[in-house]
Amino acid sequence: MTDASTTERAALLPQVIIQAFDLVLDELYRHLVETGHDDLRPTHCLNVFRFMDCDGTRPGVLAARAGMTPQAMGELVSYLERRGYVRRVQDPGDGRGRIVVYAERGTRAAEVAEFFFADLERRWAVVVGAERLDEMVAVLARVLESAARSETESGPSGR
Amino acid sequence: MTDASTTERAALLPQVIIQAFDLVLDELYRHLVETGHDDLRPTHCLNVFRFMDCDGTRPGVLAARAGMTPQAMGELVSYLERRGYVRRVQDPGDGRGRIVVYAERGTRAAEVAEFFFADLERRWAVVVGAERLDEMVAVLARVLESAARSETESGPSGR
DNA sequence: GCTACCTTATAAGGTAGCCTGATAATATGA
DNA sequence: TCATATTATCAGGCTACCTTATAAGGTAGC
Repeated sequence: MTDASTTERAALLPQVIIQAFDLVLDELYRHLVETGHDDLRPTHCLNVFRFMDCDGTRPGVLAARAGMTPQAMGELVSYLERRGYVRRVQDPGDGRGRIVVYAERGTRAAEVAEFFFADLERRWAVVVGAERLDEMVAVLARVLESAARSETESGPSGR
Repeated sequence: MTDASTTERAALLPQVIIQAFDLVLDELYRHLVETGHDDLRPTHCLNVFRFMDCDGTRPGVLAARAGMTPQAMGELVSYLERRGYVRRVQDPGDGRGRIVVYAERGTRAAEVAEFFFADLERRWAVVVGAERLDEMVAVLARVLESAARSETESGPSGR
């Protein structure tokens, strides 16, 4: 879309976001592999763990949050369950439902991710300063919040 | 990895980056579909167009930049060529090689993307101000530059 | 002009990660 | 009891990659 050779100009907004996304996910994935979670693939972090609440989440809710079908989410959850990352337990509130909760390996992987994220923030703060980094996150968050609001107002439009 | 219900705390760095990435790509895709480029899928933007130079790029170079095999890139390029987005022409410098250049639909799609990106920046600037937005992009770019440098120093480690 | 190498194209076969559609089991609530 | 909601499972399909192997053409050194 944009010219890859345009290095003189100031950085382009979409480019830096895509690159930052790639960087964060590549590094996270590397850390997970190094800590014995090589059977975890990007989709498990992006579409399952990212949307799980501490106290467990319904498969259907996970599917909706990730924007995929319950069947597809069911496959991911089954994969993670077989490998000890999550468990499916009865939903105490509604017997029809189950909730997906963290199992042992899942908890450990989440800890690895948290440590990595904290370290990433520390390293980035060294480069640009903690204040400018916080400001950057705040700006992005503000923009996202605004985008989310305008989307719910003008109709969610599925996804 | 992190708790989806943690909305009280300040936004988390990885979360906002992932969300921004999703937002930008979803909206870009929507615009492309709306302008008659519904046969264009995210991978074509992320892995082909993003890495194409204005004056054309070798398939092998594209594959290396996108971090995939020449065969996989060849498939994507063939797909785009069949649909009039790119053309393969002789490399004037080296007869063994060909270069992938924009064809008519590709040029039009690139224009759509550029308009969309410009509009996105305008809309975001309304929310947080042009200055804070520029500052955010600069901070992200600075961090990425630093990460890229430290990676080439300590060994590219493939990919 | 021969040869070793580079670049690209093509084909076969495999896997992951989604999709749609259909069916069954179970639990809820009217 | 019966309609509905939730989940699980199976079948079949598609995209987007992968690996491996082969073929074809151009380049450059000798």
